Amino acid sequence: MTPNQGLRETKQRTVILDELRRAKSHPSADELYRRVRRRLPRVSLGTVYRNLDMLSEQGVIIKLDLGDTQRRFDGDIADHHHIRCTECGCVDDLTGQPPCCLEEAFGNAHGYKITGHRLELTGLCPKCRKAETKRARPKGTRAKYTKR
Amino acid sequence: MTPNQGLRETKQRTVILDELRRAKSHPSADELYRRVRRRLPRVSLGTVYRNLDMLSEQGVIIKLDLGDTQRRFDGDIADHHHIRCTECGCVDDLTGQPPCCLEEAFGNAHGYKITGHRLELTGLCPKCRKAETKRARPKGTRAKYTKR
DNA sequence: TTATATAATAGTAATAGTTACTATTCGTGA
DNA sequence: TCACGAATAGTAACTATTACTATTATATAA
Repeated sequence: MTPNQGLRETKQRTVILDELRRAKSHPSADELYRRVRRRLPRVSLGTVYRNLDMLSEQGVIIKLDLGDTQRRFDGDIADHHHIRCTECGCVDDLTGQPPCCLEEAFGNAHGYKITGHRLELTGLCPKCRKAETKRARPKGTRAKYTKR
Repeated sequence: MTPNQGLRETKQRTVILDELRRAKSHPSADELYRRVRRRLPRVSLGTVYRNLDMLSEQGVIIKLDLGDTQRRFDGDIADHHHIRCTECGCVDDLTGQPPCCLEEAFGNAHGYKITGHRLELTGLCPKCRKAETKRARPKGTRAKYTKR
């Protein structure tokens, strides 16, 4: 049997991990695929997906399930949270102190054994904030499908 | 022009909203589709999706983007959070007090205009907790792809 | 070093969830 | 009741992801 849980060191895996770690944008698999392809033109998208899966399984990277249609990945596994722009979808790290003891705050909720948490803020990024000129929905017209 | 932002009151929309509100399970579109079909056998899945979109757009319901492959919906729009079982995927409400002022805690993060937040705990639900017998991964073998 | 076993790969096909399209139906205000 | 057009059923298309398969290449042992 091989060491590293049977994980071999391949050029593809090395480059994928390296590109993810140097990316600041919490890239999706496809974005990362395009970056990796600049260094390994014959790499396959499936390889990127498979390695991202394996690496996050090992705890070497983090799979982000933010509200977007496509999943994102983070090479930084230090405990931190994210803020996502609802307009353009970009994601940034939140560097401020994480709200203390989130998990404990809810106690032993409903008999669950709590193993983790995910906190995400949403908002408008600086760029989209400037472009914010439209938007001003009419209120008070929710007669039939009310908020109960 | 019609009131309610041009929204008409159809049997389909009424039943969809009603079934969502009486469901406790934060159903996916497909689960809700099956429930609705018991009352409206000829309803279309597309109709369910379209109405869930429109209703969440109006703020009448909430679209949940939890980490699963499929999106879930919540008929309860009161401010609350969720806990999801990493084993079976079920979702429950967290009834405890929400951690105070999450959004303020991060200040004006990176020039973002904060508009909302999402907090989700993950864990093992009571059922899966009992069935928890396996699982005990080997540690200390992360030589090549380290956590940095 | 060379041989061997098998993990990983490239390329492609398949899947799942969701969205888009279109002719038809039906709710609404006049 | 009428006419307009929003909403629907049914279906096709789309997108992100996963699965499949023959081939390649990495790590261990001879």
